[in-house]
Amino acid sequence: MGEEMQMNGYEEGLGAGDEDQVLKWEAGLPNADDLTPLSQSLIPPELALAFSISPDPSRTMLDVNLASQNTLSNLCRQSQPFSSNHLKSLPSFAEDPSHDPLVVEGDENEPESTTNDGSDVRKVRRLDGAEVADSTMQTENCDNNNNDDNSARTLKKPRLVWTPQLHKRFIDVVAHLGIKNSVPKTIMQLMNVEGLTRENVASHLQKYRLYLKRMQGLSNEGPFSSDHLFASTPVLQSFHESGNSGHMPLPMYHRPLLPMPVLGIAHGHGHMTIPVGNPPAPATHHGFESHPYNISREQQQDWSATGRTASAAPSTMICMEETSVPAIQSQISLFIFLSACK
DNA sequence: CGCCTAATAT
DNA sequence: AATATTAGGC
Repeated sequence: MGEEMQMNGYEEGLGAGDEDQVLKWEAGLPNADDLTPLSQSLIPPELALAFSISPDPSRTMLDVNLASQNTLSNLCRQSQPFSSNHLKSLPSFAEDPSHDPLVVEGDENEPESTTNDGSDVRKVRRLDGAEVADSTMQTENCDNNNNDDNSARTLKKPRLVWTPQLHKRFIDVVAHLGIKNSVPKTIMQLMNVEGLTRENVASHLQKYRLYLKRMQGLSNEGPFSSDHLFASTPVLQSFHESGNSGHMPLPMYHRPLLPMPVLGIAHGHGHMTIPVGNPPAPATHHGFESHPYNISREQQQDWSATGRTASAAPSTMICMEETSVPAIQSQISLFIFLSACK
């Protein structure tokens, strides 16, 4: 190890040797199966919010992914300056002028993040440009990368890409809140993703609702109700009789299994979109562990050990304790969905 | 006002 | 199709 790290002559030009290196490199990469399980979530959103746990610049695999992505798709231009990840913790506006305008200028969502003491609720979010820019604006960038460097201040933020990870987080939060209590602002806060704006969430939520609606329609009129499993959960009713005002604040949607596409993490056309946003901040506690976006499978397994000494119980159970039932359902739904996708 | 949602635009 | 932006209504 270490030998490959020093591929320097690289910029000299592309040669046969490079190809080999690339292949080798690729071989060493985890395959889709390994990458997929990038889940985290569970519990923390609420706690995080409650405790004002703020996001911190933790990043790891994400950057790796990002970097690899850049490497791969970067044939037509220089790589993104994702080195700027560090500054994410500042609300400021001009940390990184290069592609920062997105800062939160247009985002006044949190005017009151305020200045109380100046050190807590930094919902401060901003997307990393790089994250989104890459997969979404790629084409454009390639074509004309000349107009953006000078008009930096008027730059528009790149479109948010709802990566499977992001979507999962979204789903988890919605599950916690219950579809009924899920409104953009709240979701956004619980998701706790830097750079995510209320508008982003609102838009996605709208889409998600449409999706649910479709689902609902289908499940009702479909040949036969195939998912009693979920239907039997305490969830359904809330959906059905919305009249039940103010009772269990934990309503929830019932199985979102169909293709709200975003979940198609799997391998598709070797396209691999894992740009993920900036992970929220977890803040690992003793008994609890919040998982940032970037946890790998190993880490995931870890938690059962970490979260508590009970080793056998399903992670879900452990985390849930009494935190929220919906969370489990969310997990299950996701699982089912993923299975179904195959 | 701020936020939410539906409609519309890109 | 996926997101963003706008328009209206609380």
